[in-house]
Amino acid sequence: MSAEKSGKTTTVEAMLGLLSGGPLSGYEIKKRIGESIGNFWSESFGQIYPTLKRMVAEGLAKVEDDQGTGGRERKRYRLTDAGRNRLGEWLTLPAMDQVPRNELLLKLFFGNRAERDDMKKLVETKKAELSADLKRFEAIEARIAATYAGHPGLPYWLMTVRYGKAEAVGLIAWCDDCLGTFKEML
Amino acid sequence: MSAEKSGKTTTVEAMLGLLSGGPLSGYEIKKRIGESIGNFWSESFGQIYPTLKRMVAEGLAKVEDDQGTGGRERKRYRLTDAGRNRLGEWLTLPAMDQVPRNELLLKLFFGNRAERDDMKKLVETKKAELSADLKRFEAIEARIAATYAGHPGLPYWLMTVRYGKAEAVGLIAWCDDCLGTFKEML
DNA sequence: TAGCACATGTAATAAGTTACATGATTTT
DNA sequence: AAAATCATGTAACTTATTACATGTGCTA
Repeated sequence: MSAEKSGKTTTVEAMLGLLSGGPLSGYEIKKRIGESIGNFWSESFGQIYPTLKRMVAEGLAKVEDDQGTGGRERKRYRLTDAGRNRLGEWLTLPAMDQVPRNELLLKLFFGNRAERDDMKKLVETKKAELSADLKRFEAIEARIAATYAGHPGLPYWLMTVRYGKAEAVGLIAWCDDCLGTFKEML
Repeated sequence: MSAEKSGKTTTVEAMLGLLSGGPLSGYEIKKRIGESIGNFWSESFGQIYPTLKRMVAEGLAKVEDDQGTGGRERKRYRLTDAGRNRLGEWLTLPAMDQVPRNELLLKLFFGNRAERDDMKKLVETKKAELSADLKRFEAIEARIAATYAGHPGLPYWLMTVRYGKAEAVGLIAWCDDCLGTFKEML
């Protein structure tokens, strides 16, 4: 009924999702992101605090004043029913992915303007990063599978981790393919 | 020598790369992007025209006044030596990739707040998109391999296309894995 | 003559990061 | 006593998209 001026700010939805597990403060949201969705999502304090304020104004969350570990200031935000509904609606909407800018591919596309070995190094560096990522994802997978056995969220959390794994595996193969091409370019 | 206030604006570098193949107008740059790096890079007119102006101010390019197909206005920009050098330097610098926001994974991460079938549909849609992408990339690969046989840029252009293919293949496998998980979740 | 492709640019808006400003509490 | 962590928030800046404003020339 209220005039919605909302654009397509997924920041709200990300925070809605995080708050759906129980009330959190802005500071906790930031930390929680790093521990959970940090591999494919990020928010800065400059976004979090104003967004929290907006969410309260729109009736999606309410503040729960609360003292932290000591007498420290701490405002916890709890989802309202409106907030929970909004999350539910958003979840069923198709996910849109924008064309992400890929700087490595941009450089590679202009590769013939540079030294072959410099371009090769770019790919080698990428491969090393991907290998490290893969290892990290495998560790996360094993850890959460053990820690959250039986939890209804686990299958979904595993899917997100395995996405990272699948992407890394695919791109490591691509790196090897490129490295083969560089060998032929001698 | 001049005071460089430049941040990390890869927009300039993308345009430097495009101009390295010969002078282009702003309009042509936009079109060219769609025909070449459009699958992993994009620029809007709102970026292109002001950036072109900045590049001239920084001595990276110069204007070549020119009438277009008819008496239409058209300014073509040609790289200067400084521009070519700047491109060369940038190409050897390591590519940094930011954590891209992945809306599909964000939804999936909160999947247990929604209906299993809605989440399944999200993955099915993604798989369909990836399959279409894969087909498209294969067509591009075949086309450029035939069209630019022997061209020194070809190995690099193929690398960028094959990146898309490798990613799609990896993620299609991931989709199938997810679909298997959904079956088990019944 | 209407519509589309060509062509350039600006203004408004959106979305986000980084740096700044402030202060309490806990740990070393 | 210093440093790290907890905690909230704002201001300045950056980057990019979309809509607007304007006009030419070709084609159906």
